[in-house]
Amino acid sequence: MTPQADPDEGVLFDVPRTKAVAAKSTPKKRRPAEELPIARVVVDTPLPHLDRLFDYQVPQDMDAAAVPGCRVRVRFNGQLLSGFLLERVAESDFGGQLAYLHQVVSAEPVLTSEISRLARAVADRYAGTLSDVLRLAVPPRHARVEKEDIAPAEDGGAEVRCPGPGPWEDYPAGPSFLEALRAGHAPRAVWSALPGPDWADAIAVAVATVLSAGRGAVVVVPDGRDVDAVDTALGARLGPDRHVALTAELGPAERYRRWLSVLRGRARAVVGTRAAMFAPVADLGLVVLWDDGDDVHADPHAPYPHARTVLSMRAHRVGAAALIGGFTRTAEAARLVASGWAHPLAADRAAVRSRAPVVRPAGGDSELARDEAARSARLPSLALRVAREGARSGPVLVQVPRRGYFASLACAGCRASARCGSCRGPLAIRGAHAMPYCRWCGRIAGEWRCGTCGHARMRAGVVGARRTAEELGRAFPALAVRTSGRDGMLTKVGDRPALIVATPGAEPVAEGGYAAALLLDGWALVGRADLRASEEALRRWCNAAALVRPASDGGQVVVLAEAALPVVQALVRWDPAGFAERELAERRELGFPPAVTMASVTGAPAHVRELLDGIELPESAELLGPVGTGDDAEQEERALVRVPHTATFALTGALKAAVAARSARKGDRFAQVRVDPLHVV
DNA sequence: TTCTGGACGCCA
DNA sequence: GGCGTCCAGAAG
Repeated sequence: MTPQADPDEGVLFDVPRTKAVAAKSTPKKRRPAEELPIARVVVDTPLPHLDRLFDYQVPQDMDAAAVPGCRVRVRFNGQLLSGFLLERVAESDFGGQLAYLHQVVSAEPVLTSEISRLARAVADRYAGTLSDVLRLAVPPRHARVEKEDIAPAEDGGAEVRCPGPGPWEDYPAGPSFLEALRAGHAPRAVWSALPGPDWADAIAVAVATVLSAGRGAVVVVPDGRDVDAVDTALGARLGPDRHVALTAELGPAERYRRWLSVLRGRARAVVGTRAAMFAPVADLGLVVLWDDGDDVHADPHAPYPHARTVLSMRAHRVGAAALIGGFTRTAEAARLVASGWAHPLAADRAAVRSRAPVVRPAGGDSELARDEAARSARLPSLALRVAREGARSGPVLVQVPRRGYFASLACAGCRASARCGSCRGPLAIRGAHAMPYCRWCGRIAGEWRCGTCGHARMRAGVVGARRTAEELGRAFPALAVRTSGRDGMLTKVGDRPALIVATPGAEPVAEGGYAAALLLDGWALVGRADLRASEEALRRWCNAAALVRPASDGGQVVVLAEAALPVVQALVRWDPAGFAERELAERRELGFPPAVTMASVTGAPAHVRELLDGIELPESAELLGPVGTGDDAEQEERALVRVPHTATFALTGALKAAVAARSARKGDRFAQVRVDPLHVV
């Protein structure tokens, strides 16, 4: 204890620091609580080497409020920091002088022991810190809301009745999955949802079944529109007051209000976006993850936990059931099936055929090039025909891969991508009459000539929704054209003929289903330099195609991509599970995730090397790189480490130790570690 | 982030 | 020997 100690800490000192302080402070003698006087606190600091519990004394006057899980403020190295009190104990094994808690912020036990242990496990799994995970798991406090009483349920909290199988009747294993839920078991399934709008109700039925067995449920979906869909379905199956929807857009007060209603046991079911994976549902019986291939399920903040991983860890730890579903299947989900962790839950072929639209590939580049008439709209004749037919009976969806008014440019002669004359960066065009410019150095490309073939003309490559809408407006002058993208999203459209141009994930639902869908620029989606390019293309295509009427009602889909590609075949046959197995097999051969656990170390070359030197890698680890990431401006390098799954925690432990050793010294920017990086190429 | 203590270097 | 600077390590 220094002679400058704070009066909070009960130390008497004879020389006041300043007159002002002397006048204000009447240092009161504090006494520790009689029972369990030691509080073990996780302090909110981003420093990895401080990722452990610190002991404080509980002063007598905070004894009642200082309950496990409550928020506290503590003096830590001279600063006042927030933290959570994890437990009260009789003695500390710390040798030095303990400080007192500075304040118990409130007695609300916001960090339950289940969530605190889960957060610890997640931090370890991702080589991150507990306090980083807790920042995601526990929402910021809203004092006024916390003081409100929770209204009792309208129906007095009556039991939830066990529903019938509903949409699960279409799946041979569906009823037995529900029966296992009803019996309080913990079945785990990877679910291939039938195309169409029933998926949300299927989730609601599973949740209602678990609630009827007296346990709770957590449902995580990619975005607010999906939250609304499931929320509506849950309302229909559970009645009022049994569930809440948690999304980031609610605003802090309402968000905290709903979250508290979960913590306090008023709501037993939660649907939300990724942060809802930590919702403090008591006696959890089921976790559900919808469309697990969507990138938004990976949290963008350190340590970047992924909802699939967190929810499966959570289900495993508490003996809850798990339902991981979507219109497609990720390689990761395929691995959960292959390893025996989960069972596949799919409809038979006949049911798939009766629900899916007819899907036909149109050409790819060769047909596109020949199809002189359609070139202006970048549409081969099959696509034009299908769109015209479809537009006679209802809305037609047009999916374009990138957002905004934007096009990449390629040589009109040889299709090589158009490059900047001074820095070789990719050229793009933005705005209707703008000049092509370089996406790296920003120079306007005036006199351009192809570096490969000498051709002088460029053609537009992948373009965004608005430009496509303009082109289509010309091709279909009689039709209303609407767009839906991140900026200005449509939730649903009616059944009148119209062209709906949307980017992936922003496709509105059509009343009665779309008559047809065109999936544009497929060649560009599939050609991306990314390990998951094909899987991601199929996911986007299937998510759009699932909004189209069944074949029996005339639903048609045209995908502009090379018919021979396996990913296109998987769409045509509607066989995402088969495709996922194939992907997984391929990744096994390549030694890429999810067949192995991978971690990346990214940063300035010297930093990357320094960190790598400090890691005591497990024997089975393999180091790849470091190599430049292609971001020449940043001079950035990346190394990858891969290990078999059995060595995952050995790897993350070693990474954490190395990062902690560094952080003890350097406050400076340092190499960034990421476990399960989303894109490894 | 902030603080402290120990190591080391420079000068008298 | 004494003083000042720098850096590693700790943080209850």
